[in-house]
Amino acid sequence: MIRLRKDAEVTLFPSHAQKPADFQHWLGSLRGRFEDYLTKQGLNLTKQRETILHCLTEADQHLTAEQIYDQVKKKDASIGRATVFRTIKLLQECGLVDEIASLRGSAKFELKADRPHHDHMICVECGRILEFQSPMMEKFQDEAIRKQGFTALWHRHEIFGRCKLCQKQRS
Amino acid sequence: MIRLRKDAEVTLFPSHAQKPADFQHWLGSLRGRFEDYLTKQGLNLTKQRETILHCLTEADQHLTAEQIYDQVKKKDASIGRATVFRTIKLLQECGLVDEIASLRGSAKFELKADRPHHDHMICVECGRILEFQSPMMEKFQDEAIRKQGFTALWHRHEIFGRCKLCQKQRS
DNA sequence: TCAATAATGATACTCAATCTCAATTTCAAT
DNA sequence: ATTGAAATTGAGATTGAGTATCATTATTGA
Ligand SMILES: [Mn+2]
Ligand SMILES: [Mn+2]
Ligand SMILES: [Zn+2]
Ligand SMILES: [Zn+2]
Repeated sequence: MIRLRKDAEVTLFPSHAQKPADFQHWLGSLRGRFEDYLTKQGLNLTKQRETILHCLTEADQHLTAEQIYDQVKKKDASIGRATVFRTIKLLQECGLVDEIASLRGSAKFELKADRPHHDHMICVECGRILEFQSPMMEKFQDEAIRKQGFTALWHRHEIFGRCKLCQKQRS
Repeated sequence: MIRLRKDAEVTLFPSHAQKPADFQHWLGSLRGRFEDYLTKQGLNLTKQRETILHCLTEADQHLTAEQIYDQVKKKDASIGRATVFRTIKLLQECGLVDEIASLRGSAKFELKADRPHHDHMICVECGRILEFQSPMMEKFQDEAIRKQGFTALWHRHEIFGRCKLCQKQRS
């Protein structure tokens, strides 16, 4: 028998925007983690890769690769699209970036870094992405995985619908 | 306080294959539901649309649009690809078909019809899709939705990893 | 230094899905 | 049955995100 308090279960994340107080130190530690991963793979932390990571740390929302590319170009116009895609993939591999499926079209990305795991509600009207977290949901998910004898690598739980604001505008 | 039995929580679906005993009657009822929806939209149930629905009822697994198209061509080689895509979309709109994201490449579809809602584990090795259901997971999901003031239209919960069989082959 | 390897950017390409459009079919009202 | 409007179709063009290619440049470590 599992007992649980209903109200302690679900956490909403206020926003994606709040940055660590010591931004420079944070950025440095992320750069270090990226470099460690790259070194382990026999790769180098180039200035292009640094720039792309830097842009992601400055983002205050989930961005498409194209949006990331736009930001990157502001810092260094010579960086190519292919490098942005390649670097996003590397950042995903080393666990610094997560992918969120958008409704259609291009995928969106967010800096995972040290943020706790969470899932997403996606407004089909305005594209706004809301974040939530429910440890109990994860618990039952683990139970399903265990029962199935599956080995989970990652998961996506995305709820599509209309956000509070878009509902108001409708009524 | 919510109380629940741990073992009663997660249901695995044995397979996608079991068909209703009275297949013809079932097919007829689905055709009726499709026709009702189409009529309501001022559209017609054409022989092409019927053929595509028929192929979906015969499928015993999740299929890509291209795979559905291949099946359709066996029944009527004159049917075009565009019509298959268009019809799948109509079937989704009227709730008879669900889309499952595959790892990469094309989406997969399954006949929803009267099957209970369930989510999916997707093997990144062999592409096998396993189905599971957890009412409690849905309950906490609803709680998150309520707290956020969101109106959910649909959701996708997909777990990527390695299935039991592919793990064996590895070891 | 210098050969081996990694990385880059431009661009060509892939592939699923959608769009266009002329031709055909269906519908409903006569 | 006739007929004009609307729906439907299939072929092929187009889109668009993401990837592959490749010649050039940068980095590495012996
Ligand atoms: Mn997020
Ligand atoms: Mn399924
Ligand atoms: Zn919204
Ligand atoms: Zn497998």
